[in-house]
Amino acid sequence: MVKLPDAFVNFKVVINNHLSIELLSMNDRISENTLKSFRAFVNKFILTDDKLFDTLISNFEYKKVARKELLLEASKTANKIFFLSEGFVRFYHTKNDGTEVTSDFYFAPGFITSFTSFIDQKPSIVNIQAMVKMDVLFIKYKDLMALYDNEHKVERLGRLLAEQVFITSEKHLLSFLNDTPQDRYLWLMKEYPEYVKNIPLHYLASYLGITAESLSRIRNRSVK
Amino acid sequence: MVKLPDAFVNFKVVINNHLSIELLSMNDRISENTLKSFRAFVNKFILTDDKLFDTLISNFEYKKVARKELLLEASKTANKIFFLSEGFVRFYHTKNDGTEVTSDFYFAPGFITSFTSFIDQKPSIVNIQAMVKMDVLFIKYKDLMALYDNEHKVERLGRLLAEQVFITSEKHLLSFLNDTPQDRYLWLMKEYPEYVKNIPLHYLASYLGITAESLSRIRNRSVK
DNA sequence: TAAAATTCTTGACTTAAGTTAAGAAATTAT
DNA sequence: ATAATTTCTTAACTTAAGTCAAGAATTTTA
Repeated sequence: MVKLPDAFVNFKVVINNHLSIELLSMNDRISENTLKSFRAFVNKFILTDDKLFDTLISNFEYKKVARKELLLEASKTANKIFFLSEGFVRFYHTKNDGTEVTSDFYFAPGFITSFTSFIDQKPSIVNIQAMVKMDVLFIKYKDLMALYDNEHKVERLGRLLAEQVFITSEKHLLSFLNDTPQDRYLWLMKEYPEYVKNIPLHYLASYLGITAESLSRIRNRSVK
Repeated sequence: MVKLPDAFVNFKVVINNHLSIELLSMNDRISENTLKSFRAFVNKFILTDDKLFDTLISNFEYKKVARKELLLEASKTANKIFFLSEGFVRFYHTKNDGTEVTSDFYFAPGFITSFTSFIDQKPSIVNIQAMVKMDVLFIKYKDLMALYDNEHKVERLGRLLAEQVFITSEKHLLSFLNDTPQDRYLWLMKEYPEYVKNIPLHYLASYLGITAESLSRIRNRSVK
């Protein structure tokens, strides 16, 4: 196994010199798959020619993340947006009474951060935790703002991503207004069976807004 | 009282010919206050010179809306974004079991539509109902898309608004994960006392995710 | 202003989820 | 491989909210 640095700081330069993605992946610093996944994801929202894609990717850095590692810690301001090409993350925070609440899961591929913290550049309520070992790309706040200023298409990407993040949030919200905890669990099972299997029940429970004991009972009720 | 047409279709032309806001308001077609409120609101997000503001406003139309009138009907695709300079609206939909759920309230000033319908141009789940008589401005989907293409700053406005709408939605969502219905009611009372007074209890109840009977009891518990 | 419609409250009872506690099962770390 | 930790289940009991129903209060409308 090749030992890798936490972040490959020369990444920007390499891309700007138009060395190929293939060369980068040969260096084993960032996988070809990660870059392909990134480009494919971005291209779902905006059309990028090679020049724009180079400009975009050259603002990203690369990082290896261990299972359970925090991508963002509560009380710190989110100054990065991460791109997940694989794996998934958990959002959680601590309530006044000390109990921990899992508020969200985000699955690859996608851009993730605490948008509420990132957008207004104020301390985050939530922690973001890697649920599995993963490689991520990330861009810093000030670099993204500069891209927004200089590249209309990247601003569009930002708009489209914000819109989609909103739609996801609204769906989650509506599940609380429309469905019982039991309904929400059954829906989750049907929609994301692979994940439900791999997520500890007490995380799922608090995501559904109930206790682990209640979810355990719901699960047993459903079996019969 | 002056009789007004439902929508003043010549509005675009007047603005494009650089006739003044004052003239418009003298015609009693759209109030000076509405336009001022619109410009002030937009300027919280982007800096508009007169040229850009004219371009922007010339794409909007004006409409008088009666209390209880629907700005958007469920099953139809939202093809407009409205600007509310006054008043507030209610979002509601009907569940499979026939019960009506109030999912949201939006208060002026602000841009409102069913973003989930508008963004992906698919049929809306929700109805949007005016809670009071009001004047609104609105822009059509295709006109906004054209503005996004031609005016980077308007695209930025779109991004910033989508971001803020997301933040609002996330707050609402977190209130379900963090707080009891009673907590949520007390918070609402503290934050928006004026509105709580004017919104029928059964609307508030379903917004909080509980029945009207439960909210009535919560309210009486709180008094003691 | 009187009738109609809507909004709000209260009571009796049911139900689903919370709480506390204990221990079993499974996974992770040494 | 074993100990430590985490995850999951079950039981007994409590509590908050749901349901159904009836009627009072308020607002709207004709």
